[in-house]
Amino acid sequence: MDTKNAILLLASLAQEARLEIFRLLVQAGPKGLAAGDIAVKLDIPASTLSFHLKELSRAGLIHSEPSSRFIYYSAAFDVMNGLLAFLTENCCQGQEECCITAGGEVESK
Amino acid sequence: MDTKNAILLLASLAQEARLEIFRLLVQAGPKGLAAGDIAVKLDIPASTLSFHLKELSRAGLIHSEPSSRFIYYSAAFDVMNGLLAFLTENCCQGQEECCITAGGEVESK
DNA sequence: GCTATATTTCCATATTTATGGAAATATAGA
DNA sequence: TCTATATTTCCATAAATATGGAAATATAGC
Repeated sequence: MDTKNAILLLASLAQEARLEIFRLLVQAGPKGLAAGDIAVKLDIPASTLSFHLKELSRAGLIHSEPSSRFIYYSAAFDVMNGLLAFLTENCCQGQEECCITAGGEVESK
Repeated sequence: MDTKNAILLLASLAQEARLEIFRLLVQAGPKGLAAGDIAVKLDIPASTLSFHLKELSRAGLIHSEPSSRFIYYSAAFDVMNGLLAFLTENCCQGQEECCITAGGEVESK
């Protein structure tokens, strides 16, 4: 992961429709969802959805897998992990506990 | 953290100068760096740097603290943690280990 | 080959954003 | 107050991007 690639990923996620699509796919797990299911769940017109799916694919944040007449899209978990690692790299030079920890649970409300 | 706020943060980071500034501040730790130091380290013209620092501040990703004639900027670690938690929220519905884990270390080479 | 369904391409418009020099502003110290 | 240094504001230009309807394309099943 380098700066250029990280920017591509961040820019892809910095858009309402795409962020919602990606989060939906993260929650859907490895099997992913068909394009049409995403369109229904998020109420996005087909052409607009297609545009955003292509953007996410171009960035490498999602994978697509044809199956019958459907195309299943799924989150690229490894790529996302790479981005998070890049963003938190060498945080505080490893000397403090203030740090960014993406495994962060929010339990105390 | 909601979608709108996450987009604001992601869009702020999705720009070369700003991503480099933010990563520099993450690595600098809580004390941060003066604007001039950032300008020198990243070789960014003062007016351009000022614009990007304002964008990062507007998003809430960095804090500023005047001290003498300098203004120290530091990363908002808590805000960043919130963003990472939002992006990984309910990953795979909590049922799988494929998941996104931002604490990811890269030790094998 | 025909039909229905799924997805993508085309297109024009509207909006947002990055850049850096010059000038303005602010603060410290003497 | 005067000077030097630090940072911000102003400004015009250039570039990238989101939108969704209509049409095109692809695939399955008969």
